[in-house]
Amino acid sequence: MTDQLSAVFGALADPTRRAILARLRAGDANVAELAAPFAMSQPAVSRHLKVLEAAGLITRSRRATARLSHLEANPLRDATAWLAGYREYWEESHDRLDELLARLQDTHPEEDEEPT
Amino acid sequence: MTDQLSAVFGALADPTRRAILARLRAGDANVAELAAPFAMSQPAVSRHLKVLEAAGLITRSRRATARLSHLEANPLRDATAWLAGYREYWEESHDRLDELLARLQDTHPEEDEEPT
DNA sequence: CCCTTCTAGAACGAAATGGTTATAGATGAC
DNA sequence: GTCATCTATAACCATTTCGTTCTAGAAGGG
Repeated sequence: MTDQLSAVFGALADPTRRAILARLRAGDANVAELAAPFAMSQPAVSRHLKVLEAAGLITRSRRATARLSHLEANPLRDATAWLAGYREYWEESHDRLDELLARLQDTHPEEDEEPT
Repeated sequence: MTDQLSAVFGALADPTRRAILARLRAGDANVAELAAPFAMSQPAVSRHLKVLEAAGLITRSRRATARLSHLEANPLRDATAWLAGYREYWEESHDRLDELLARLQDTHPEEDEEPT
């Protein structure tokens, strides 16, 4: 987890953290609000936020005693850019092949096989 | 790492595994070929391949004693689809808003304020 | 000030991760 | 069958990760 991309993908590898990001699309929120949906202690959520912050996926500010988390989606753009390098490997081939196979199945239903 | 998306993002969180995927764009390869670029033992690479396979990012076949790894990019499409849910948070807003603010500052430098 | 509110840190434990070396297993050649 | 080749597994270790509970710290309100 040395580079930025690894940190971003690593942050996204956790369902709780993805849910937190999803929540933040609705607007900034404090730790208590972010922790509410989860059967998890507050310190656990605080550490998830620390991971997201380290990956550059959120920034934080204070409002009174609360600390607001704010979504920073730019690293997600970087991740998307990386994934774009693989577009051709699922765009051209499978979907068209699947369509082709679907049409073949319509006419010859027996030709489908499940190779273990 | 219970669900599929977590497995995919988790697999992508490692630079070695991303490099392996990059290599596989050039064509199928056996373990020895995949291990060559890295200062790492063969079993270590075998386990990285196991992680990639578990995430659905590669499939494997035999050719004589060798096992060929084949890139399966479909999970990357799923990951891209997830990331697409955040597009508006970096595409529409920042760049255009920043440009707008820059132009406003040029003509009315005082109207900019930082709330809190 | 003191007290309440909200969040972070410390200390701990279980499990996962990423590497090692040594060895076993599968496959094809002879 | 025997041997060579290629890869996986086993056993081990260090580190990281993810959760816990308890406590400390920061910021305002009365």
